[in-house]
Amino acid sequence: MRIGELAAATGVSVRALRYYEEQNLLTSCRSRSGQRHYPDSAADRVRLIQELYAAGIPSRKIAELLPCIETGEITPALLDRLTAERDRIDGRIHELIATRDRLDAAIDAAANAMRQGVPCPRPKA
Amino acid sequence: MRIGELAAATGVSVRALRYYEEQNLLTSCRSRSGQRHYPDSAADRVRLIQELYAAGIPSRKIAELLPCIETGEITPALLDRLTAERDRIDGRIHELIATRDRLDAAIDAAANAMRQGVPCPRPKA
DNA sequence: CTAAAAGCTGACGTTGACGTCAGGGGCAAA
DNA sequence: TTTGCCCCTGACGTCAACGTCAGCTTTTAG
Repeated sequence: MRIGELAAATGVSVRALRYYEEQNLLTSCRSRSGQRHYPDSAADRVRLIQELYAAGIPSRKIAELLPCIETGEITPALLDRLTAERDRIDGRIHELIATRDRLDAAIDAAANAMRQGVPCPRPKA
Repeated sequence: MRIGELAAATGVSVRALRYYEEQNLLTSCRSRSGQRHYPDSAADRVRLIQELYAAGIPSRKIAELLPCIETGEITPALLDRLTAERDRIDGRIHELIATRDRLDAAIDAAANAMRQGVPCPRPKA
């Protein structure tokens, strides 16, 4: 699989895939002309990388944690970092839930206000 | 309340408070010499701003949504944006939960592996 | 009164995950 | 063989939420 195909398969840009390689998140074997080739499993790896990025984990930590998550490679220190990251995400989940609830409250209040006869600011003239 | 006091009260930097004003998230009345003064309620507003930033909402949208959230000011269009933002956050919550679960699985697997006798990579020499 | 502490306005620096452009190969179809 | 698409490596651009520094005025503590 070449880089364009992997990009199409995962929905991430070619540039991003090269960036992942630069950050040691993804490896490729090169043909003699220098073109990157990937195994089919690369698509899952890329999706995992995206998931971790989306969780707010920076490249450096993803690089640390990836082998552990994918292949189960582990040391006590790594387990600590993995757990720390898990807890950080858990914290953010709770923050986001609090914020969502706050928005829900605002939405409810707004809906009530609109039912009570403040349907729309009066159009000018 | 002056800017330094508000910063101390909320834990955000003076620079950040000036930035919020620049982004129309926060207003202040100025003394004749130009110094900013805030009412006590500003602390809550700042904390709300931080909460929304933490939820990944950019300045522009915060500026749109803040009056609605704080004072209940509303229009149908605003209600739509508020709801859209709520749904976005809800989506991110579910993504994060999935990621957390994935890390939990990796942690469990790692813990099992370590119990099974791969406690630590052998120290060299 | 004086010196430190706090405020003010620019304005440039930072960080991360890419976007984008320049300039140059390589390879299958027609 | 040419055409056209895909690939390559730099290297600079971007965006957001501030950090930081310069240079100057204001307020406050002693």
